[in-house]
Amino acid sequence: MNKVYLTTAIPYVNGMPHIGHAMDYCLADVCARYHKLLGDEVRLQAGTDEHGGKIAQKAEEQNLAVEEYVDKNSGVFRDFIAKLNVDYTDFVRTTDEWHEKRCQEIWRRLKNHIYKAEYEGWYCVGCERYITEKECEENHGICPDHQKPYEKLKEENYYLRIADFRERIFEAIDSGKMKILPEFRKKEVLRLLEESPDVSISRPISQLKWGVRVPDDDSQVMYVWMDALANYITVLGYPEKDITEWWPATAQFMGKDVLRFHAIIWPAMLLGLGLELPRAIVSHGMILADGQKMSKSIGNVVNPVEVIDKHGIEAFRYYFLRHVDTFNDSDFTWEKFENAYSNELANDLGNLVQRLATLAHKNKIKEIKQAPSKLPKEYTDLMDNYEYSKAFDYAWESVQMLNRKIDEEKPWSLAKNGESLKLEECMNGLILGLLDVSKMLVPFLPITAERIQDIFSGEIMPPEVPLFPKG
RNA sequence: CGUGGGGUAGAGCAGCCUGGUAGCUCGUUUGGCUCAUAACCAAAAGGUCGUUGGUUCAAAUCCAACCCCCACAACCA
Repeated sequence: MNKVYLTTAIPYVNGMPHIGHAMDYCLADVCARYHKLLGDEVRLQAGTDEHGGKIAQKAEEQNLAVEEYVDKNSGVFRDFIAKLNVDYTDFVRTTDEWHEKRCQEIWRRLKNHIYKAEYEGWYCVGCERYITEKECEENHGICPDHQKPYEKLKEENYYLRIADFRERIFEAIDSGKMKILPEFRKKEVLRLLEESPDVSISRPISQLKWGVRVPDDDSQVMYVWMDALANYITVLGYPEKDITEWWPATAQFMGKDVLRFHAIIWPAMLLGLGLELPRAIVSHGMILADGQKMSKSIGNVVNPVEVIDKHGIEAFRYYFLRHVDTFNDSDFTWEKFENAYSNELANDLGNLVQRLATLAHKNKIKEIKQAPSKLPKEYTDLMDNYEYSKAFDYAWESVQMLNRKIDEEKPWSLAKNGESLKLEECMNGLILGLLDVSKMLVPFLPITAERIQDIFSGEIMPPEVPLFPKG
C-alpha cells in the first residue's frame, strides 16, 4: 500500500471563496479518491493563509480584531470545502501557534541561505506599498489614487538566496524528478528559473505587523513566502516529527498564478532544509465567465455557492471536472452548466440508471454477484497523468455506449418473446457495464457512484427520486 | 522586441509531434424506438482549418513572416 500526500494552495482569507479555489480542492479531491480507489493510504491537506497587511486592514475596516476576522473567514473557507465534499484529512491555519513556531524553526534551519539587504524603490504612502520603476514612470511620479508624489524609500529585508539551489531545481524539473504539469508550463518555469532573483522574505515590522516574527530579529516579520509555503510541511509536524512517511508529496495542486512560487521558491526552501522535492506540481487554469476574466469591477463573478445550490454538489463537480479543462483556462456560463446538467447528467446517466433499474425490476433480475472488472488502462493512464477532464470524458463514453447497447439489444422485446435466458444474459452484461462505469466515476462523483452501486445491489428497484431530476 | 497559450462547421473542442479523402460533443433538421427523467437510438445539413508566402507529387499538419485574441508577470499575501 502506498502512502500518498496531496496538497492544495491555501487561500488568502481577505475575500470570499471563489470558483478558482474550488478548482484546487476538486482536483486534489479527485486525486485523493482515485488513490483510495487503488488502495493507497491518502492524506490531503487544506488550510488558510491569514497573515499580512491586507488582512489587518480589512479587519480594521470591519471593526473587528484581527483574530476575530481571520477566525470568521477561515471558518467560511472550511465550510466551503465541506460543501465541495472534499475529503481532506489535515487543516492548517497560518495563525495556528504550532505553525508559527515551526515556521521560525524552518527559518533558523535556512539561515545559511538567508541574508539581509537594503531594498530601495518608489513608495506610495497612501497605498502603503512599493511600485515598480515602470509604473512610476507611467504615472509621472504621482500616485493616481492618492494624488501624492511617490517617495524614494529604503528598507531592510531578508532575502533567500535562490542561486544556491538554481541548478538543482533546474535538474529536478528538467529530468522530471519533480514533474511540472501541464507539460507546457515546464519550459516556462525553466526559463523563469534562470533569471529568478533572490526573493525577499521579510518586511520591517513598521510596515507589516500582522505576521510571524523573524527569529532573533525583533525588527522584521516574515513575508508571505516563508510563512505560507511552509504550511505544506508544518502540517505534517515538521521539523519536530520525521515526515518521511508522507513526504515528498505525490502532488501539489494550485492555480497557474502561483505556479512560479511553488516551482521555484518552494523547492529552494525544501532543498535548503535537506528535504526531497514533491513528485509533481499540478497547476490548473482559470475559470472565465463567458470568455472574460471574472472580476469585481466588471461584475461578472460567479459565486460557486450559488452554482452548488442550483443542482447540488455532484452537478458542480461534474461541470468543473469534466467541462473545465484540467490545465487550460475554461469558460463557465449558466447556460453551459444547465445544458450539461440536463443533457448529460440527467439524460445520459440519470436516465440510463432509471431505464436499467426499471428493466431489471420488471423482469425480476437480481443483484449480479460478479465483481466489476478492473479499471481500464486507458482510464488509469489518464488519471495517473492528472488528465482528469479527459479521464472523465473516457468514463462518459461508456455511459453513452451503454445507452446505445440497450437500444441494440432490446431487452424489452426479449422479455416479450419469453426468451428469459437471453434476457438475463443481456441484462447482466448491461448492469455489469454500468457498475464498471460507476467505479470510474467514484473519484469524480462519489455520491452518485455510491447511489448507483446501491440501486443495483440486492433487490433492484428504480430510485424513487431520479439521480438528477429535471425541472 | 517580458513569458506562455490559442485562432479548425452556429458554439465548445480534437487532429498538428510521426504530412496523404477534415473528426467529436452541443445546437439545428429528418426518421426510428418505447425499457426510461418528452428521456434513448439512427441519419442528414453545416468548415476556402487566422493571413500571405515557401518546401513537397501532396500541408490544418513542416518552414518563414505577419495579423488577431487570451492569460500570467513586472517584490500589491
